[in-house]
Order: sequence, then structure tokens, then C-alpha cells
Amino acid sequence: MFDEIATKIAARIQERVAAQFQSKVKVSIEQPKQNSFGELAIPIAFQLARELKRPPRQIAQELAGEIEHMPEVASLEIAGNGYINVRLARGAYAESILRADGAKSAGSARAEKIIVEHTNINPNKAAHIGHLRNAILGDTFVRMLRRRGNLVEVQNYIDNTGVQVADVVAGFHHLEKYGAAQVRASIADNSKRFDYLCWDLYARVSAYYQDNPEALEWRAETLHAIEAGKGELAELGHLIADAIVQAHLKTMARLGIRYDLLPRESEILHLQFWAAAFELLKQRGAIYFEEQGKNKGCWVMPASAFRESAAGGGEAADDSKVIVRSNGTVTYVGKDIAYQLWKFGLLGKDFFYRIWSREGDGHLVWVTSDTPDSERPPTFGHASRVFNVIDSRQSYLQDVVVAGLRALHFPEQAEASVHFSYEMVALTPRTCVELGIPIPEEDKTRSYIEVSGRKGLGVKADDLIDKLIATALAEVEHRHPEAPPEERRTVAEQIAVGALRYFMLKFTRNSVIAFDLHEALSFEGETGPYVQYTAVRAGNILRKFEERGGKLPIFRDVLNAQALERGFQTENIWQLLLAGSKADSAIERAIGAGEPAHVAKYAFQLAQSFNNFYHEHSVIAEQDAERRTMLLWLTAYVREQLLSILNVLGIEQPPYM
RNA sequence: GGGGGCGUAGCUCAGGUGGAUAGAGCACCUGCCUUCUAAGCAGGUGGCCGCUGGUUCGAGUCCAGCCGCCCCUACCA
Repeated sequence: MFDEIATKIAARIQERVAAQFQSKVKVSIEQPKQNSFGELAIPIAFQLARELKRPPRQIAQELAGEIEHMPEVASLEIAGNGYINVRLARGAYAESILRADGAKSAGSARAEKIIVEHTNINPNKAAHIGHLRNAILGDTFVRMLRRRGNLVEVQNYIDNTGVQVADVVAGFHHLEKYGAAQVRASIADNSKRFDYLCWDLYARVSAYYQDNPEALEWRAETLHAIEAGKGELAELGHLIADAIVQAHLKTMARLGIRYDLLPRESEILHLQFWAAAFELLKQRGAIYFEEQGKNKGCWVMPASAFRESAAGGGEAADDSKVIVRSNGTVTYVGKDIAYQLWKFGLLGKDFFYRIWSREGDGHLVWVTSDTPDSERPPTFGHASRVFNVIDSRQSYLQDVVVAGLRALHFPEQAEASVHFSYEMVALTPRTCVELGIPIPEEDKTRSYIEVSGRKGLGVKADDLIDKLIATALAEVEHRHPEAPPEERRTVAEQIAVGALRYFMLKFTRNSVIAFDLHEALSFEGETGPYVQYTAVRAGNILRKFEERGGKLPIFRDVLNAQALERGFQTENIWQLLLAGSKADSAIERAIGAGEPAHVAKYAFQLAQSFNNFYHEHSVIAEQDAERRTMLLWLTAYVREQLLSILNVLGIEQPPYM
């Protein structure tokens, strides 16, 4: 609502600027820092002053007349050296929200498909908090896009044939002496979580390699077997990867995160995706066969393709990226180029698909397959935009992938490939100590410490979620001793998820999160539960009102512009309505900036605004009937906006807190 | 060496395309629960926005040069 009016006013001024001053300067609209300046601030006079060589104040005067009599505008003033400050007509503004209510704008639904790839955890051990940041960021971005009406396909890439899986397979085979039957039994054994078992085993294998470098032969042997798809090692690989993927999806489901398709590396190999991409790359000269130097015998992409500085920089050949190794096997980047081509429908090949799982509400999760299946899949791929949610440490690889597209003469798709990068999640020294993670003396003064999955150090996702639930449950039990235990458990889970998702979202993407357990377990201040609590409060007002014999009217029928105009003269009541009406604006801005954090920030600010209102004004006890109706409407409206924005953040609203 | 990121209150972080008196949470201090739940509200303490220069009506924001920290720079992913 807010954006529409701002745009309308800007357009009017734009016309006048063109007509009167023959200027093409773009009219921008700002929001004043101080509420007392009004709702909109237009700094156009400053820009024109330079062009016209006239005092900005004078120009502002002339332009102000243009919008003075618009019905949306209550008053305006020329402030400072030439700001045009606009005060909106409160009654009219409120009424337009009231009338629009219920007839939600369908959004700019477009046919173009957007693929968002996220999570992408190596299927060889339990998920940790770094993976949570990836999945929550990706999932929230998906929710933002869908809210706005975009068609989005969510993919979770499964690297089931890589080194990390191979290492765990080697661990079971060589260290544990497990065969397929024993691994199956281990997966089925509910007394010890399989993904946790693999977490430890992976650390043991890594340590074993350290002490016995000759054992690295196991890895090569296992990789070879997995790639060939035959023998016991390959079978172990499949068993382990599938079981771990299942565990990951279960972990993510706890946070309301799910997927449309699980593309697997095994199919990229078996269906010859790479062979097709390789042909293209060779044909179009994107890669060449290196005859000399350290990369002799490899197919490489010249550094000039993905690094501007290398173009004229002399010894750049050293920085070339190997795509096919001298032994003929393809690197991860090569496979990723093939996959990226497929996402845009440029490879000329497709996967087969089968259903991985069918969820309670009928949602289907599909997985790629190398043979046709009886179920008919929807059309996957063929996107016009692709967002890859991958941490910033891999930006070099992502650059190479995009350079591959460009070198293949797909500049549009290269442009439409976005590396949605984010910084890592590290631990504060305090948290390391608390978790018994050893840290070197010299690191104790650092603000954060990076943990190593290879060493088995870190915070497992499910452990953190469990801890959050336990903390929330203790509080819920204390506050609501009378409530049924299962219900309290559900409430605690909702609060825990709210806290976790908000925590991962409140930081902007390129800020390293120094994960602190105390901070994460806090439910006060700028947290998810604060916002949830606010929504609960708003709900309580409406519920209590009805419990005490009140009946909520159809607000549209009983409120009119005059009543609203009167009601919204009170400043913080007006500010609350205004804040509530900026939800779409916040989402739009967040998508533009690629920052889910902006949505989180907005949710918090709206909650703050409501809590302020809550303490200043008593709704149910309000004696004046017209005013009470107005306050009830405002409460209902803000509650709706809060729930709607919480939904975008993937946070549920508990019935009570 | 090259590429990328970061540096804002004691701590953790926000600061739309440059705009008015630089914000929030935590921590600390003062008040406020017989009321629609105090997981809350109001107020207070706390800032050479890393440094230096430039661009201009105006710079935390843009440019250049320094200083410091982090990540990447594999025939691992």
C-alpha cells in the first residue's frame, strides 16, 4: 500500500519536472528519519538546483503546488534547504487499507521459473549449524519470491559420489570391517543415530589418513568403485548416502524446510551429462588440452575466462582451472557446469525421475533416477533465473561455472546465474569452551573460531534444535502448568524454530556469524520469539474481546474515512498503521537487495511498534465505541501483517506463549 | 603476489539509488505487573562510523592511498 502511494506521488512530480524544467532527473522518494517530518521526503530540488543553477528552496516551492491537492496528501512543507516533506491524509490512507483488505493483490505472477538451489549437504554425516544457515537463508528467499508471485523450484543437490561419501564408505569397509548387511542393520538401529555415527566415523577416517597417508589409496579405490557403480563399495555408498539424505531432510523438516527435487551427482555421471557438456566445451573452445607445465595432460579453462586481471597479466596460465584431470576423470566444477546448463535447459539432455517421498499435505519430493519410472514427473529445470545458495568460500568455483556458460556463448544465462553467497558460521571462543572443543591459546582472544567437520568438531543441527526446544519447554511449563503436555511441547517447538530461524536471518549475508550459544538460546530482544509473542498478544486482545461478549464487526461496514481520520490523529497509533502497511515494501526491497535479513528486521520493527501501542492504549477497555472499533481493526490488521511476515520467515505462531 | 569480504557504542550487529540530530539488541543503571500475558514498555549511560586525502550544496555511504583482521587462490568438494 505504501509503495503504491509513494510511486503515485513521485510520478506526478516527475511529470511536472519534465514539463516545467525539461529535466529528466529521476524523482526519488525517501522516508524521513524523523516521524515529525511526515511520511515522505522528496529531495528532487537539490538535484535540479545543480542543473538549473537556482536555489533549491525556490524550486521546491514551485513543485510543491503540483501535489498539494492530491487526495492522498494532507499537507506538505518545504524543509531545510529544499526538502519537500509530505504528510499523508491519514483517514484516506487507512480507508484504502481497509477496503483493500481481503482482496489481497495477487502479486506480479509471472510465467518465468526461478530455480533456487540450497542445502546441498554432503551426504556423509549429520548436518551442522553452518548447513542450517544455508538452508534457512535459501528457504526464506524462496518464501519471499513465492510471496511476490514468482514460480520457484527448490533443488537440493546431492553429491552422493564425492570424496566425503567415499571416506565414510572406506571407514565402514576398512576400519569397521562392515559389509552391506551390517551397514543396513546400523541404519535400521534406532538406538544410535546413523548420521551421528557417520559424523564420528568420518572424523576417525580423516585422522587415520593423517597418520597413515598410504591409506588414501582407500579413497581412490572407493571413488573408482562408486563411479563405476558396481561392487560392494558402491553398494555401501548408495546405502549411506540415501540414509544420510533421509536424515538431512528430516532435520530440515523440523524447520519447515522442504524441496521439490533432489538432483544427484550419480545421475549426472550415469546419464552422461558430463559427456554432453564436455563436447560443448570443446566445440566452442571454452577449454583446451594443456600440453605442458604443471597441468600437462589436463583439459583446462584459461584463467582469462573467469578473472579479469588475468587477461593481460602475463603468467596467467598458472591460474588456469583444471576441468578434466590427466587421468581422464572430471572435477566437481565440470559436473557443476553440466548441471548448471541443465537448469537452464541448455544441455539437450534430461534426467529420469522418481518420487523420493510423499508428504502429509500431498507435496511430492522427487529425486533424479537413471531409469524411467511409472510415475509421471512434472517438468523440472528450464529456468530463466538460477540462485545457488553456496557459502562465499566457494565463490571462485562459482565464478568458473559462470565463466563456463559465458565461454559457451550463453551470456544471458551467465547473467541470470546468481551465486547467493553467505559467510560461514563460526563459534565464539566461549561457546567452544562450553562444548569442550579445544582451541589453541593464541586463538582465545579472537572473536570467532572456525570449526572443522573433518575433525568432528562443531555443533550438530539437531542437537541445537533439541537444546532450543528444551529451553523453550522449561519456560512454557513454568508459564502454563495447566496446559496438556503434548500441546506445550508443540508450543516449545514453534518457539525454538522461531528463535533459530530468526537468529540465522538477522545477520546480513556477508557477515560471519560468531555463533554464541547463550545468544542463540535467548528469547528476548531482537529474536523470533519476541515477534511471535507480539502476534500472540494481538491475538489475545481479539480473543478476550469476544470472550467478554464483544462481537467483532465487519470493519469495512462500520468504519468510514471520517472515523479513521479522527482515530489516527494519535501519533503512535498512526505510526503503527503505517509500519504495518509497509510489509510488501519490505519484502520487495529485501528481494531487490537479496537480503532476507531485511524482512527479519522489518518484522522486529513492526513488533516493536505494536508493543509500544499495546502499552499506551487499552483496546478492550476503550469507552468510546467508535474508537474501540478502530483500535480493534488496527489490532486485527497488524496481527495479520505480522502473521504474514512470519510466514515469509518460515516462523509459526504459537497459540499462546 | 592475485581475487573477494570486513572494520560503526563495552559486546553482537543494522544502516534502500550519497541527504536532515548515526540506530537496534545485549550488557549496565532508573522506573512500570490487581489491567488486553513483564518472552514486555518507558527513560538513562555509552560513537574521531579504522586512518589520510579527494569528489560536492552535502560522505558512515562514492573514489584513491594506507593500516588491521578474515576467506579463497588443489588434478578436494
